[in-house]
Amino acid sequence: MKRLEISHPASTEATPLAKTSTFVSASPSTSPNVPANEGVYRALRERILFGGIRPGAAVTLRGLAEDLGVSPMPVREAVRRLIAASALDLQDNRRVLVPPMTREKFEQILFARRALEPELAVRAFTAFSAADIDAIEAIDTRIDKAMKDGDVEGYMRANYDFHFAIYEKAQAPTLLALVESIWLQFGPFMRMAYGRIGTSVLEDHHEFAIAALRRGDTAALRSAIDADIGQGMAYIGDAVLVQPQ
Amino acid sequence: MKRLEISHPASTEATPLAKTSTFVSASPSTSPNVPANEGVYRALRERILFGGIRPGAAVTLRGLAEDLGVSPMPVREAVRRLIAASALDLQDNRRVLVPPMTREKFEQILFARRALEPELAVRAFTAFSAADIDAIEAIDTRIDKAMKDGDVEGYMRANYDFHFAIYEKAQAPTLLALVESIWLQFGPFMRMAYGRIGTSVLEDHHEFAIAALRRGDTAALRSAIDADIGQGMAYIGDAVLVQPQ
DNA sequence: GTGTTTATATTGTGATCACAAATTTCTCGC
DNA sequence: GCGAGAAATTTGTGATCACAATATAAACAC
Repeated sequence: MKRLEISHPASTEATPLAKTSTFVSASPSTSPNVPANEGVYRALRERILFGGIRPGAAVTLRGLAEDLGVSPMPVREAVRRLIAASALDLQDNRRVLVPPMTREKFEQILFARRALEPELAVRAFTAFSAADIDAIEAIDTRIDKAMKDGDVEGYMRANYDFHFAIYEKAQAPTLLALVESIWLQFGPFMRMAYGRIGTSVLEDHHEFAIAALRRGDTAALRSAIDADIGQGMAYIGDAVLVQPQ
Repeated sequence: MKRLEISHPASTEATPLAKTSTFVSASPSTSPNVPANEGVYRALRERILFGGIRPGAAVTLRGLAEDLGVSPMPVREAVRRLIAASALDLQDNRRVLVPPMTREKFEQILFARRALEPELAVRAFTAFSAADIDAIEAIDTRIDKAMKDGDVEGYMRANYDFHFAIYEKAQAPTLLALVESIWLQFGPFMRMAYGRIGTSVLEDHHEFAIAALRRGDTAALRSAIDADIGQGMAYIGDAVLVQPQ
């Protein structure tokens, strides 16, 4: 019956998810023609990206299968994909869990993000119409609202949407896949950083990015995204890497 | 009986593999304790990286299973992993194949390599002992020998070993995983570039890199790796992207 | 109580069967 | 000969069973 097990020392505090969670529990099938493993993959991916699975939490195939209302088979394939993307980790014990964050891993993620994401934003630049920029700004409004309402999951979703709405415009699926893999690796730790983000937002780099888009200033766009990454990751680092570990 | 099928227009020329190939066909089990899917993964990964599977070639689960002497089950998991790494592509037809190279993908790979690999080399820098550098130089000798002997597969293996012997010293598994995913995507196309590489080696950037390692010149190491990537990818680009496609 | 050993339950892995979709092959009409 | 259509084959996907390894629970000794 028990399917989530806490083994990570830093995640013992109560962080109830069922309260306001919008994660689908039954029938991950979005379309009739999409295979079950794909539906499971998307559901699992959402949980990882938006705080549905806590770091250190063990994931079992049968548990997830029962939880999602499918047989263990498609779960196996979905979990395999996420393991390959370093979103999940298969230990020697054969246990599957969300890998903990380390100082080294954190630093590598930060470097990779700064190496790839500003470039994606700049590449997307010419593809933006005025309406596209309005849509981006609407997403940014969602972020502010979620932050004001204390909606952690809503904040994470909107923040993801903001970045990837820009990146997807770059029409660079190969680079985008790398970035998505990276997001899956720090996604579970964003929740921990939310508290600090809400309290002190010194500079809204998202607005700087939107302004740069409107102005047509690629250099400013690049540095706005870079600064946003630096700030966001700093929050995560402060929240997660408090102990030398 | 037929398990390899050519559908890529640029790969219709005969490139026999069975002649001098060292790919294991039976019993991919390296150790008794390693799961079968892991053995299949490594075998398949080797084939992709070192020219064992031609671009556009369709891969079938049952065919590979028979080929490797295992049941289709572990093949499914191994193929899933490679699909997740963008090394293989699962089409809408449910066909699994080595995705073709496009001009856009090629350019993204080049950018990602230059963004990540020189950094890995620099990070590895301090970890090198004199003996380590000698080992790197020995690998470079293997490259020269393979090139002189016309040993395509040997060249590819040695070239891979050269780069990753350096990168692994960086102790940055998160970045290394990204780079490995990238290599899996252009690996199948290296074979096509071999001919040009053999004919005109203007500058040996590997030797520059080794010299930089000995000298302790990080900037020179970074630019040597960067130049090697640029040169190697240029060969691949010239060989693969001849037609506008 | 506490540490150690035994027994039970749970887990990932692999094999086999069934099925629908797609491909290939064969057949027939012209 | 040569396409068009039907039959047969092959494909990935999913479900179910079996098994060894691990982890959890229980029992026991002291």
